[in-house]
Amino acid sequence: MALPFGDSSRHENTLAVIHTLREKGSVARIDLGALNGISSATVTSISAEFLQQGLIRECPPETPRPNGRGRPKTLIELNPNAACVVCIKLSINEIQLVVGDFSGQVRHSEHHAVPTLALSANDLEVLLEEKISAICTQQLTGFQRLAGICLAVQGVVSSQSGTIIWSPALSFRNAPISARLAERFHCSVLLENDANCIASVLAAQPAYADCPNLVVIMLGYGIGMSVLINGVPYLGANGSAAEFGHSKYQPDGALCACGRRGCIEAYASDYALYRAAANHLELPSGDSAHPSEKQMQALTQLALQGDPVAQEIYAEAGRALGVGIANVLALFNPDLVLITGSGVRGFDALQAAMYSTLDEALVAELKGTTRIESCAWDRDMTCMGGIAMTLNATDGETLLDSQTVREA
Amino acid sequence: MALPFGDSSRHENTLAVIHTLREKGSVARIDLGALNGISSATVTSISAEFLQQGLIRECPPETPRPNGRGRPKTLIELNPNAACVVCIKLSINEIQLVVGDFSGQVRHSEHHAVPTLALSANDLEVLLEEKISAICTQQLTGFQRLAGICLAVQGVVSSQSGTIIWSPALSFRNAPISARLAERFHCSVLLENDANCIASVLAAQPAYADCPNLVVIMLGYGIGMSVLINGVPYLGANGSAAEFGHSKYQPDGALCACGRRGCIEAYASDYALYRAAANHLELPSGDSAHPSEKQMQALTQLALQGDPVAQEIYAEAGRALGVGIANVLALFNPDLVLITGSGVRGFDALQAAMYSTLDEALVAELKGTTRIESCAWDRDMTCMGGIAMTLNATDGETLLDSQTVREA
DNA sequence: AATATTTATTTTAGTACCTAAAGTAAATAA
DNA sequence: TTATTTACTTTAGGTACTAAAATAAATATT
Repeated sequence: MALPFGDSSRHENTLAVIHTLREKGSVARIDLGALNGISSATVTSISAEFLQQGLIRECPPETPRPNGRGRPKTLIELNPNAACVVCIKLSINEIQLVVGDFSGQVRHSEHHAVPTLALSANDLEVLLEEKISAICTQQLTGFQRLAGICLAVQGVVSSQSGTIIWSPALSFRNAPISARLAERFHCSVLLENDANCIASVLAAQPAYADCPNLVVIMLGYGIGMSVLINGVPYLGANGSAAEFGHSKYQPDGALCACGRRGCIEAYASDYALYRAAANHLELPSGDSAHPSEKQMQALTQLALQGDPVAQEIYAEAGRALGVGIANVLALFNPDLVLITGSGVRGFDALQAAMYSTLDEALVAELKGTTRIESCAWDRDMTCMGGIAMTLNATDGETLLDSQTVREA
Repeated sequence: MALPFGDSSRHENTLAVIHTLREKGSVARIDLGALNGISSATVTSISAEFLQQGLIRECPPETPRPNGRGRPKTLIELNPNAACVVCIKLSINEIQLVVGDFSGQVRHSEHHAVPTLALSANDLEVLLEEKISAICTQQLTGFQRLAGICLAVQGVVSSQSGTIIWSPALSFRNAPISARLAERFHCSVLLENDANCIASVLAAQPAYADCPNLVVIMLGYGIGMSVLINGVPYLGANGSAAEFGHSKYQPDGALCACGRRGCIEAYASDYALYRAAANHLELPSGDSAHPSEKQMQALTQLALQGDPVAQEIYAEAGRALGVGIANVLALFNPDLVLITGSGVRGFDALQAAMYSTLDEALVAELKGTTRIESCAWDRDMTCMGGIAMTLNATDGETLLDSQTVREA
């Protein structure tokens, strides 16, 4: 008469304790109880199990002792080596591989130049298997298990089916990639949109803790967006929600990389800005369809130094963004819009036009209710987010796994 | 050593059983178990409690018996008189009051012509209290309790704070209405946007059961929208999400009732259609700022009969809607977009332009992934939705109440 | 008509897991 | 050395679940 998995309240409490430990670092049992609304007796029981499974460890007592009387707290923390995840970021002509430990810390990071647009679907699979294999033998010794692999891809992906539907980095479509990797490496494989990864990292920052509904706009070669509703990325019916870059600014306007006209991306992305400037200004040479960071910085400099043509190009980008953000506010009414991505380098040059357009386009009721901020860009953010998401998604498995391992 | 409310799993199961009964009508215990993933032993225990509290009743055995051997099922159903809710729909110059029973059926409905725009906030409160009081004494005898009151308002409301922020039916703003009514009638008061009510009804229909992400667009004097994410209305940071009607079609375009230019509403709402037609066509006379149903029907007829001016007016409305829906698809990527409201009378006249604009504006990936349908309009739908939402919201209280009543 | 079979519901017995309270541990303050 | 304070663990009691057994109520078979 044993019930196979109880009524899940233990399972929930167990996961809650792990999440709290990952978020806070090291916490005493009594505080874990208070933070999660359970009694410290229950925390004792849960943490005893974890200790036996090697998922957590007790911290050595602090010296000097914290002031105050009474028995000092025994802090417990996740055992970073209990599990690890590998996150692969796939972008145009580059892949990045990052290893994160069970506590969420980055342990290893490497970049590889890869002609992604020249790869076939099979090439990509072989390449990823190869790179992940190398990481496994070189970097993953000392970890109890590989909890999961995360693929963070720019473009449209279906997390559910594990299929890359379309990516600007790839010349093929509809590649079911997760299943093959999962089989090869015997672990969960998460396929995520890169903007969702970044949004998850940002949402976890204390400064934005009170913003459950958060929109992150990523400026760069393309324009991406992620919407977090109650802290979780919103994926539409097909996992391709939030195609902000291809919402309309001007019907029949500038040509977009997607083949249609008037998309916001056709005004505010790197390639759009550079295209608009190329005929009028002298800029560093290079591939004008894929402007380099150096080329973009030069263009931004011109605008900030007062060049009227460059200024107008950024102003138009700002207006396009303003209209797009006004639509987002009207539809989502989030607590906070964060603008980030490599394109924030030009934020100062476009923000005046963006804010005034926004102000014009907004209903009075919506004015001032949403914080709109830019946010410094860090190329490692994507993988940090991927690691956090993958750990969260796989904690259940890690738990189950440790239980069966101990039983055997 | 009693724990005050258990670990909520009983509470959850209890609510699940009530919801299933409300949805399905009458169900046997064994099926209630299967539908909710609990054992029939648990259903026995829960239903015994309900019977004692008078919340459900056993149906008389069916005659003739359903074929098949074995002990016949004893169906149980909600006791419709266990509770009731009153839903008030507030629209321009009219209020509707509807009484629904515990099973969700409408028991009574009445309409009153009221000069809503002439009311002060206090007038409105007095009026509502009066009307509800009358309903209570005339219609609510025989019910064990009044579970709640629902106010379904066109416009922007804050459900959380119970405040009407803005409504086209009212000439005042920011009226905290829920608290006063709750105090007066000693029950929960839900304040809801009318589009959310309608979306809830539609989402509950079996035809749309497989569409957890659903967008409902309401055409009428104004244009409203409701977004259901995983079946629940999405409210942004301030509860004023989904201002679809005021997202932009043409920057610097036609003047909108909100005072700005180029909103979709300024092209596709009743007043916009009528305004565009008034100078060119002969139409029934009346208040041209608030065209009547008769006036609108005449205009629609002209377009459908091939009048070129009327056709072009509807085509432009279709294009505006098409652009707006394209944006909604790009941002939300829902499973289904339903177009309803009194304005669907003109759907046939605008749909060709709408679909072709949509097709032009959409990324290839999004084409054909979302069903877009129109849906016949019924003026009672709003209140039916309000009743359903209010019952769902108050089941917990009803439960608690019945427990304490029995204990006493 | 009696018995077997089938299906639904209820009862019983056993388990998981929670909490409050009591007990123990480990520190500081008096 | 003793009292006090705070943290953690153990104990005892309780809720609520499930599987299995028992019971109930029908039809099918002999």
